[in-house]
Amino acid sequence: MKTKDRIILGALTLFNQNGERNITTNHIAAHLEISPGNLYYHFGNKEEIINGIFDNYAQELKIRFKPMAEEDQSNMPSVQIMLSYLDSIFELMWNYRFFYANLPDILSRDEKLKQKYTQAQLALHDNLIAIMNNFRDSGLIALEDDELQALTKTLHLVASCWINYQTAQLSDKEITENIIYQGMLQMLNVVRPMATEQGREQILALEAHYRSRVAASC
Amino acid sequence: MKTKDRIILGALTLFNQNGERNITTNHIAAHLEISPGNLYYHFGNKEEIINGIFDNYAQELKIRFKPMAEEDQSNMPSVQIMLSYLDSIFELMWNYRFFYANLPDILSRDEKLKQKYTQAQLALHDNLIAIMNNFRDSGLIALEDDELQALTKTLHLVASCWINYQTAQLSDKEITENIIYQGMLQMLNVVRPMATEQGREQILALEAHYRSRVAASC
Amino acid sequence: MKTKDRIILGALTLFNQNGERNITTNHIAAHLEISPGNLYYHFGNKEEIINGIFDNYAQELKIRFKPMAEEDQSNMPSVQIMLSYLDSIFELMWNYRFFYANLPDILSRDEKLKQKYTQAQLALHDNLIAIMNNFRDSGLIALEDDELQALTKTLHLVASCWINYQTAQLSDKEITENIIYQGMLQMLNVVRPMATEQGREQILALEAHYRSRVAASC
Amino acid sequence: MKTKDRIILGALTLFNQNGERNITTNHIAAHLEISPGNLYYHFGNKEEIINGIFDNYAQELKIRFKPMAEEDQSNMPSVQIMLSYLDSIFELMWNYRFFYANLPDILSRDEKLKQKYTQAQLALHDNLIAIMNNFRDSGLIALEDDELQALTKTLHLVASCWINYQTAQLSDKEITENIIYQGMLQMLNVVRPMATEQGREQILALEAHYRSRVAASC
DNA sequence: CATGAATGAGACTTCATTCAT
DNA sequence: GATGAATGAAGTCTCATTCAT
Repeated sequence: MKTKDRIILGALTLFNQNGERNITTNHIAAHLEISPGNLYYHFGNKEEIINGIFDNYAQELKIRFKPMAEEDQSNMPSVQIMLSYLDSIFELMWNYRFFYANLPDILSRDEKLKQKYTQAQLALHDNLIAIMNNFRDSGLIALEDDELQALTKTLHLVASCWINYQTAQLSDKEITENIIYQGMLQMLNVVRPMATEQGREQILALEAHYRSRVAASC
Repeated sequence: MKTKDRIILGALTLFNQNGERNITTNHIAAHLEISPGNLYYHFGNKEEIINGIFDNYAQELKIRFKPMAEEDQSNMPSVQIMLSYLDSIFELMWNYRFFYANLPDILSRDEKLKQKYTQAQLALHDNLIAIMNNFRDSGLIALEDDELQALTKTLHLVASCWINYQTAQLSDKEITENIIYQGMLQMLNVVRPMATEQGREQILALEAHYRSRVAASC
Repeated sequence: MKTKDRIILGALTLFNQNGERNITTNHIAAHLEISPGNLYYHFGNKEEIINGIFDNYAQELKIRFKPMAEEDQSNMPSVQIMLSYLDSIFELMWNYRFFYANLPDILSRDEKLKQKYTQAQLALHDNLIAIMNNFRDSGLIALEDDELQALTKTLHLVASCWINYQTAQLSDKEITENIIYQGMLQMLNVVRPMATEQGREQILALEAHYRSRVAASC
Repeated sequence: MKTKDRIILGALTLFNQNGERNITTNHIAAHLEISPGNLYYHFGNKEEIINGIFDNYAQELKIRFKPMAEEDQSNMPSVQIMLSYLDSIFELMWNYRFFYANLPDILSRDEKLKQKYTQAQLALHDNLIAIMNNFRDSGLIALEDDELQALTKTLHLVASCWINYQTAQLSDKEITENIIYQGMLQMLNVVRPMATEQGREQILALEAHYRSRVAASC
């Protein structure tokens, strides 16, 4: 792996573990066993490293939250589709959790990054709307257009904030993958009131699935 | 006003404006036109100032989210009660927004504060549940016990994270009181699917109220 | 007791326990439960407090190391006289140990104090010579004038430095009154080679006395 | 010379001249014309610099106070051997005088250093005993085992404390190499009563040597 | 590409001392 | 005599960043 990529991955690891504020560029270099000078050869400053991490994140976001092509959908039960989206959401949230933990700070320092972030969020929003439309078209949920907009926004917010929200409530030891399954259950709770009869069955199946995973990891 | 209180208020103002990370103890002292020594006469370190701010916040939280006594309730239409709670939520969120913007960072640095925070959240949670129970008893919403728990959690999360969530989406200029009215509308959206017919009417009334305020402030 | 004296005694206690460097004027005031302003009403600065302590010390030094009048001497066996001097030396050293622990520092900061110190030492030196002369005249020790000068100087040095010397060698717990008895034994060791037969007997008696005390305190 | 070593030497110089307490890390950096950041690149804190100085001192102590191998001894008159030890003692004391001037303070702040110091003193003590045994075996001094122990301790104490003791007695101008020759004379005074006839002659020769040096430097 | 010593602004904090009451 | 809030210079240390090799 190239040094530039190693820096991005090493920084991400340390940021997630210790918070961006507590990790200096020297920490990153030491962690990778390279010199600070070398780090600054690849990145002009700390901000650029964060930008590099964000670019990876945006790339993953783009790939994962593309509404499926029709032919693919028909090959897959709706519940599977929802499952894969939920998994994606929380996997990303977990892998880049340092970012959400300091979002206002990080974005306020870097106008360029803020613009990239906003753009990514707009694209994501469109994709989420399309995805929810698919679910409605499949008869899993039933609601008006403006209700669908609102639901999507709530879901996006729950997904974006879940780890932060839980981190604050729990002790350090409890912050594990477990809170991710609980986040998924919470999202299903948000959707359930809008579900059709058919949708409700599938949601209950998913709930059972995640509940067993929570139990298993205890 | 006593210097100690001036420090707490001045620090809160600066933290909200610029982020806690970007405000040094010297900034606070200069802002209040006192010497750094004087600041440290009243607070042993920066952490203690943050603790002082938090104590104010917890105090307000306690007072505002107490379920109303029955006699008070009967004198007030339910919609007014809900209005006052919504106002409280977002006023607090706005007044102490620096805190939520850096929650993981701030709590991870100070175990004592983390415990105070957790305790305050537990008390808040109990009060929120009691308040929602009142709404159910008043026939505004209809749902099972476990659904009520889930709804309360979603509402708490939306309230806690709204400003963060929006801050990230919007440009600096747009972060004004306006986003608060949008947050209230978003919370009403979360509640609406659970509303009874009677409840729905009242929610629509509130929505109209906030929508007019948003329009007015543009 | 007057506040001024309480300050001197309180400062002495804290200095001995923690070292002068680690005790601020605020510590002293807090220890005595008075205000810093009050402390500075009685003493213009920290240096003056140290001067006050020194004056007490010099006063005690003067009283204790006066050669006895002839009539008093004849009423007291020589061994008793030596015992009382040895006790005095180490009691002073112990009570003002902070002072000797930082002698160069303290004196270099305050020319006035340095002069007082030098003067006190000169007076002490004369008294010690006189005392040793008495012992020689009593037939306890036998030596030439220049040897007597050298012996006195060695004894003075051992007494002055003993606590410092031992403090450095031992762990904190071991620094107790015990090291004082050991210091007395060391001084007797210095004198013994010069003792007459009669003197040697008395020295052995004193050694036995201190050795039993060391044993007792273990 | 490497920067790390320059820092150690520069700090030692300044500490000896002004006392460790009065020399800040900024003073050291300014003295060497390097930035404070550079100083902290090489040493994590002021304590580590003091540790570095001590390590140099301990190293010299170890080398200089090794009892001579028999073959070396036979090639050298005893008086020369004693002369070289005395020179070593006072050269070290002089070169590291700041350390002894603040021993209790410095050691109480740094447990690790205290342990290193104690260990060095134990090794030194063993070497001193061996050296004194050699002198006894060479017929320079005559005494019992326990007397030899006591004598060694007195000599160690005189050597350790001499500069402190004299510093306090004299004005700043008088604190020069001169007091070192006086210290050597004082140590000879301590040994003389135990000397054999042969030893006494050699001691007198040494005394004459140092006395002429004292005279010369006035 | 890579090293690692070096920079310097500035963060947090301490503490002897002052002064209005 | 006494209070206690206030001062401000200065000390220790950090860290993003640079640059000669």
